[in-house]
Amino acid sequence: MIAKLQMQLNSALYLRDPQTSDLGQKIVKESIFLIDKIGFESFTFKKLSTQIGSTEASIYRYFENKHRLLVYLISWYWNYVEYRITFETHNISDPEEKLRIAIRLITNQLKDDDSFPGISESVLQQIVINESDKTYLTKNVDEINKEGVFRGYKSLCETIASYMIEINPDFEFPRSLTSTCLEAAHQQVFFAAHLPRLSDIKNAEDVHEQNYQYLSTIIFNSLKK
Amino acid sequence: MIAKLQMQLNSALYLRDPQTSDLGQKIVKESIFLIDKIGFESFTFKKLSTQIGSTEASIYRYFENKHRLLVYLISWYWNYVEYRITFETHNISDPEEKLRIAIRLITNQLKDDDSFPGISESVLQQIVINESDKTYLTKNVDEINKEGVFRGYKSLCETIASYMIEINPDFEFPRSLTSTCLEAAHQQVFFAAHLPRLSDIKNAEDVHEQNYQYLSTIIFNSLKK
DNA sequence: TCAAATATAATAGTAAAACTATCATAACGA
DNA sequence: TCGTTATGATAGTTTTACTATTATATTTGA
Repeated sequence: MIAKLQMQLNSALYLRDPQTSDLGQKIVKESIFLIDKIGFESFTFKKLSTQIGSTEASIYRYFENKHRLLVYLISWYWNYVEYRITFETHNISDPEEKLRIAIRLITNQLKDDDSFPGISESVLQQIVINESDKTYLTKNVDEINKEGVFRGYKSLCETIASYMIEINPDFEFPRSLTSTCLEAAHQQVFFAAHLPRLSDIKNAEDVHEQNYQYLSTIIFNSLKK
Repeated sequence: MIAKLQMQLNSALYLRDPQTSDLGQKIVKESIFLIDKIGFESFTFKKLSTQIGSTEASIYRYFENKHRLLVYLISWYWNYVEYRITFETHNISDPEEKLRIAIRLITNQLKDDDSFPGISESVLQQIVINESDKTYLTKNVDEINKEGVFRGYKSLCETIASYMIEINPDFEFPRSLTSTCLEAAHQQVFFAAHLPRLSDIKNAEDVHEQNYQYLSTIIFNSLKK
């Protein structure tokens, strides 16, 4: 890697930008591991502070509460996915090919690399699978939505939906189909692992490849004229 | 209504069957209103007990904790939907028609009737929209799944998937498509209301009709041979 | 019908969660 | 070096999520 990358995130996502300090980066890095390990419900700032040798009060200076921290992490993830889609579809004009690349990227198993030091992409992806819906399934969704914390997810949805519209301008549900598939992309992995009767994806085989096949099938069939 | 109906639910869903006592029925009835009003996160047995003029300890005799109560309510809902599908598809042999009826029923706005006294179906449906995913998005999902608490949802999924298989035996993803659509059925209503850029469904118009059109489109297109 | 079983209520108590506040000190930047 | 800012240390509050005990009311069944 020649350039170190940094994600540009909406400032409504934090009280203090965690990317600008040592403690902030530690909070983000270790929260990913801790949430993955014990689950979001059991996760507390107290436990996190012990983990990183700091204090609760210090963490509260970065994030209003643990829910906001989760929203930050999930938002980081969707930003990352969109960044990769933009990168991989660069110079490609065929909308079908762009859509295939996007489906590949939203179903792909992430591997850790060092382009974003301090973030374990693979563990973060696990958090997306297990916890991401909790970012918006909350009583104050309208309030935090006004602040723009879901902008990254919406933008990704818009991008993918635009490929669908290019393929078939008459298709009536590009955004719905995109959000349904973005959700299904992690839902099906969850079901395969925990509630296998809700899915045809077999945990024993290559989950991500099957997921790609599944989503491609329903997307391209739905888009047929 | 000639007969009073009672839902037959898995006994793993409760410590003591709430349908067998006055207090139990009050717990179920009032919890629906309270969860809808303040959201599951803010909901506590303390608040519920105040509401119904009882005590925390008494409620704990019916449900291990508030999560189990939520699982009970959501399970009741899916059982109800499957009961209605079974009823409405009775004597119909055409799988396409059965599937259409099922899609209609999972996207339909429920109205309160008195066939199940003490349950407000319409408010319960709101809870499904806002909270149902929290039943399984929990660290102990495998543990509670072993007890069979998700049997109702799986059974519904199986039923609808079987219609798909009848229509096209070669379709590879009947269960996945069903679970994706069952989830999308409430997800899209949520998005229309709170995150409209993630959906093509317009909150100003008939949300349920649009949802039916959307799901029909992707399901029947996916099933085409 | 009376005794026994069972359900509910009343009360109390605990550990942890989810914060908020204050003050001292360390580091950093102009 | 002086002032600002970040962090740490400490303490305190309210609420949540329980558990335990005892008293009283109600049901049931012998």
